[in-house]
Amino acid sequence: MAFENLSDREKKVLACLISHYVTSADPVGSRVIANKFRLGISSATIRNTMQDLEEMGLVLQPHTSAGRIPTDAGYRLFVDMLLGEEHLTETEKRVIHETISAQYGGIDSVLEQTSRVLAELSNQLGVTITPHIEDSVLSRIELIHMAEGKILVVLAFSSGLARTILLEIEASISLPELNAMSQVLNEKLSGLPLGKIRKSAQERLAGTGGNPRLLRLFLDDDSEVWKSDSGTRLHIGGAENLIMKPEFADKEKLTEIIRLINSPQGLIESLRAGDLKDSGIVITIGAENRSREIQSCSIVSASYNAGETKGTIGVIGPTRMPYGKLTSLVKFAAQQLSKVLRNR
Amino acid sequence: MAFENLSDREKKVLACLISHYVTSADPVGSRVIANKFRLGISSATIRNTMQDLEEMGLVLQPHTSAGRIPTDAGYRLFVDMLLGEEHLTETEKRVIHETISAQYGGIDSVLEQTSRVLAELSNQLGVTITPHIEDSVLSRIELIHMAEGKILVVLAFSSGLARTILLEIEASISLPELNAMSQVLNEKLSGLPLGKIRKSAQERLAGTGGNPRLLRLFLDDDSEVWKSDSGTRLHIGGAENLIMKPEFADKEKLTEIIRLINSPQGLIESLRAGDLKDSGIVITIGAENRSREIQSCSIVSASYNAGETKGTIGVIGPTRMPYGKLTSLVKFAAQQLSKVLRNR
DNA sequence: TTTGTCACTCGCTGGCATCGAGTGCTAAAA
DNA sequence: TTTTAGCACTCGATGCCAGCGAGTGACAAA
Repeated sequence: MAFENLSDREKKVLACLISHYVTSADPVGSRVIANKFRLGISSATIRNTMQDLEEMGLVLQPHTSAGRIPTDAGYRLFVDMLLGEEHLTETEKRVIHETISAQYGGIDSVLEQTSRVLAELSNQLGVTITPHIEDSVLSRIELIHMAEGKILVVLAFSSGLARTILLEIEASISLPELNAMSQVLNEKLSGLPLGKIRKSAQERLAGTGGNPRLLRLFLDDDSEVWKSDSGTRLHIGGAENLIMKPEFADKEKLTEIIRLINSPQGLIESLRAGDLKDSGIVITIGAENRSREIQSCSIVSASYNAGETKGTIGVIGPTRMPYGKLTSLVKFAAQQLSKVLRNR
Repeated sequence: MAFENLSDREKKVLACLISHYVTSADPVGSRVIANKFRLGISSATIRNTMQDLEEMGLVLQPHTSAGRIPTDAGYRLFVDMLLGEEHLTETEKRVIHETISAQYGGIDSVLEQTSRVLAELSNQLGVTITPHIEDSVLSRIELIHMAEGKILVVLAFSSGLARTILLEIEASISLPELNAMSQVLNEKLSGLPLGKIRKSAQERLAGTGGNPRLLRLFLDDDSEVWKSDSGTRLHIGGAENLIMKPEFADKEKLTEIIRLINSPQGLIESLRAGDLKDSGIVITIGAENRSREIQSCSIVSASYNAGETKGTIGVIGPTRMPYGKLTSLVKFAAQQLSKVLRNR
C-alpha cells in the first residue's frame, strides 16, 4: 500500500489522534484534536480529514457517532513514517543504569532485574530472553560426577556464558572413565559453535572409544546437552500492569495473555522473530504477530549482545502504546545491558 | 474457643453451607440448604440454626436479607472437625502420576510440571518450592575455571541435589591454585550440612593458605556460595485460574495477588511456615497467613522429600476452596513427588 | 477549500418501579 | 419445648425510560 501520498495534514491529524488516544484510551473526536493540538484548522476540517483516513483504513469508528481510534495499519504508518524519537528523562536513564549494572549473581539475575525495570518504566510487560547460544563457541566442557548415576555437564562458552545440564545414566561410571570422556569431548568439540556440534557430534565422536553408555549421551541428535534452547529462560515482569488497562477489561482476553506468559515457547519465537532481520529496534504491531493469542498486542524489542551471541529484550502491551517512548526505552536498556555484559 | 459443643445439627448445617458456597460463590440461604441436602428439617429451623452460627462468628451475612457465607473461623472449624477425605478419581491420579514421573531435565523441570498439574486439577494456583538445602549435607565441592575472572562453583549434596554458583573474581587464578583450593574445601567442609558450613566456614578455613583473594569468596558470612536460599526457586502455575474467580473481580485484589506471584520471597516464607510444625498437610486460612497481601487467600501445602531434605508444594486460592479435595490432591502429589525423587 | 452551523445518532447515566431471594418474628403445631 | 408455617419487611439486582452530550455528516456560506 502506498501511503506516501498522504497529505501533510492527514499525517498530522493521524499523529495527533494516535498521540491522544494512547493516553486517553477513548475514541478521539475532531473537536479534541482541534482544541488540544492547535493545528490552525477547524474541527470540521479535521472531520473531513478523518473521513479520508477512515477510507484508507488507518482509523475506524467503534460505532456511529463516536470518535476514531487507530487501526493496526494506522499504527504501522505512524511507526514507520511519523515516529519521533522521544528522549528518556535523566531519572529514567539513571534508574535503568543503576538497576542493570549493580548486580551480582550472574546473567539471569541481571535479566530478571532488566525485565522489571522495563515493566516499571513502560507500565507494560517487560520481557527478557537469555542469550541465544546456538552460535556460541564452546570453549570448554567439564564432566562432574555428582552421585551414583548423575553427571553434571558444564558447558563454558567463549562469550563467558555457562550452562549446566544434569545427566542421568543407568550405568555406574568410574572417575577415570569420566575424565577420559571429558578429555575426548574437549579435543573433538571445543572451538566449535553449539549448532555445529549438535549436527556433527555423531561423526566427530564416532570411534573414540570410552564407555559406550556414557558416550551415547553426547551422540544423539536430540541430546539434552546440545539443545540450544534447553537452558533458555524468559523473564517477564509487570504482569500486574496489564490488569488495569481497558484493553484487558474483558477477562477472556486477560486470561489468554496470562496463559501466554506462563507457556513461553511461543513467546520466545515471537520475540526472536525480529532478531533475524535487524539488529536495531523491531516493532511488531497487532495482527503482525505470529501467534494468535498475541494479535491484539504489540511488541517493541531489541537485541543485546552477550559476548559473541545475542539475546532479546522487549516490551509487550496492547497496540495502544507509546511507541516513541518505548523505542527509546528498549534501545537504551539494550545498550546498557550489552555494556554491562561486556564488562564481565 | 471451644466449638466442640456445637450441636450435631449446627455442624451439619455449617458443612452443607460451606459445601454449597464453595461451588456457588453466592451467599447461601436456608431454603437452598433445606432443598438440596434433605436434612429432614425445614428451612425455618435452618434459619434459626444459622442465626446461632452467626452469633458464634462462624458465618456472616454480607448484608441484611442475604444468605450466609462462611467466615475464616467457619472454614477453620470445618477443616479441623468436619473435613471428610475426598478421594481423587482414577483419572486424576493417573494424570498426576504421569506428569510427575515422565520427566527429564532435573528437579526443576519436575517441579514446574508439578505446579502446573496442581493448578490444573485444583483450578487454583499451583505452587512448588525447590528443596530447602539448609540442612543438606555437602558431599563434594568442585571449582571450575570458566573464563578470565569467572569461577563456577558446583555444590553436590548427598541427597543428590546439585547447585551451581557463578563467582566473579578480580584476580587471575591459576589452575593449580584452583585445584588446591578445591582440595582444601573438600577436606574441611564436605560431610557438613550447609547451615553449619555457613556459620563456621571462617574458622574451619582459617590459616589454610592458598590464594587469599580466592579464599575470601568462601569465608564471608554472607558468601553467595553458602546462602541456602540463593538457588531456591518458586514455580507457580495457573495464574489464569484466579482471574475468573469472583473473589478477584476487583482489579485491585487481582493486581495485588499477581504482584505477589512475581515477588516470591514473602510467598516462600508463607509456604514454608507450615513445614516446621508438621510433616503432613498444612492448611492456612485467610487471615492466618502472615503476609498481608494474601490474607484473603488460603493455602493447602505439604512437604515432599528430596533425599534427606524437604521441599514444599501447595495450592493457593481464595478462602472459598474445596479443602477436602485439595487436601487429597496435595497429599497425593507430594507422595508421588517424593517417590519420583527417591528413585533418581 | 475551509469553516460555521445544524440535525441526527447513539452510547451512557441516573432515576424509578419492580422483582424476588432471603430474613426475622410470631403463632400454631407437634 | 422444639419445629414449622406464614407473613411482613429488607435490600440488592434488573429492566426500562428519559435526558444528556459527545460526536458525526452534510450543507451552505466565506
